[in-house]
Amino acid sequence: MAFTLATWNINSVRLREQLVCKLMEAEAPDVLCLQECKSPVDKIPLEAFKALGYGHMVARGEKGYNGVAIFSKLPLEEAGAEDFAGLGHARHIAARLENGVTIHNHYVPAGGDVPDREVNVKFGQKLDYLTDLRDAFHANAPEKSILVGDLNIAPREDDVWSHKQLLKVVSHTPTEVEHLGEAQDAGNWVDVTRTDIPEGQLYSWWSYRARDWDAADKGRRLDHIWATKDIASAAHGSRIVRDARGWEKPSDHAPVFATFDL
DNA sequence: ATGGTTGATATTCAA
Repeated sequence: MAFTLATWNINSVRLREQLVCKLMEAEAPDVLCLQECKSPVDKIPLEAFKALGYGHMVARGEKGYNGVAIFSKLPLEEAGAEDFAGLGHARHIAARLENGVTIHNHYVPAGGDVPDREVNVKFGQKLDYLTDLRDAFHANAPEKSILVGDLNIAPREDDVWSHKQLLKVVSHTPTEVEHLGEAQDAGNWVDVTRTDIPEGQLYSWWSYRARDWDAADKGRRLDHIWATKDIASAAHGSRIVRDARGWEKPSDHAPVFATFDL
């Protein structure tokens, strides 16, 4: 059984309902994981997605902030939602497909502006989220699992437009990269996107503040697809649908795709 | 060094 999975920070699922539909129609992933839905679960616009064949949903939401959802053409059952770092935010939801694969959808805290937990509580919360993830993987080794989401960290030098200029910018600091790496190692996770596309600059986010995001191309790869080692070799066809960043009233993130032959 | 934009909600905060 092969299935295609996508992850997209949608930055308001209610405002961008039509863009979600456009991606569902144009690219037709079997499973679509969204972050920053910014909506209570009961206000997520389901009907249009159902009409396009996405009859299954699991989600966590809150009013105005955060929020994660998984829409699927394939049957899935909820497999838990955890409150990493104890923030009381809707930042994680898990679902299990009928083939036994578990999908974890994360929205890691952005971390504020100053990369110092002594003066910026949000940065500390981001590091704590990743430490909690690491400890959870040490306590309970994941198997047959996929982890996706807006991890708000671009780990590699070629995941940002300028490694040197971003070393002190939240999302690319050595401290964050180290924390992310520890979580990745603790769960035996493979970076599917970079295994598929090992060379070259690769971005999934471009700031709204650029005059011309496409021409400036000052992007970062904040959105990730990981898989545990036991299924990682089944992954192929990774890609980032950059076009979506140029759609009318876009999210500042582009969706990331991978296909699994399982 | 600074400011730039967007969304939800409220006239500010978070990203």
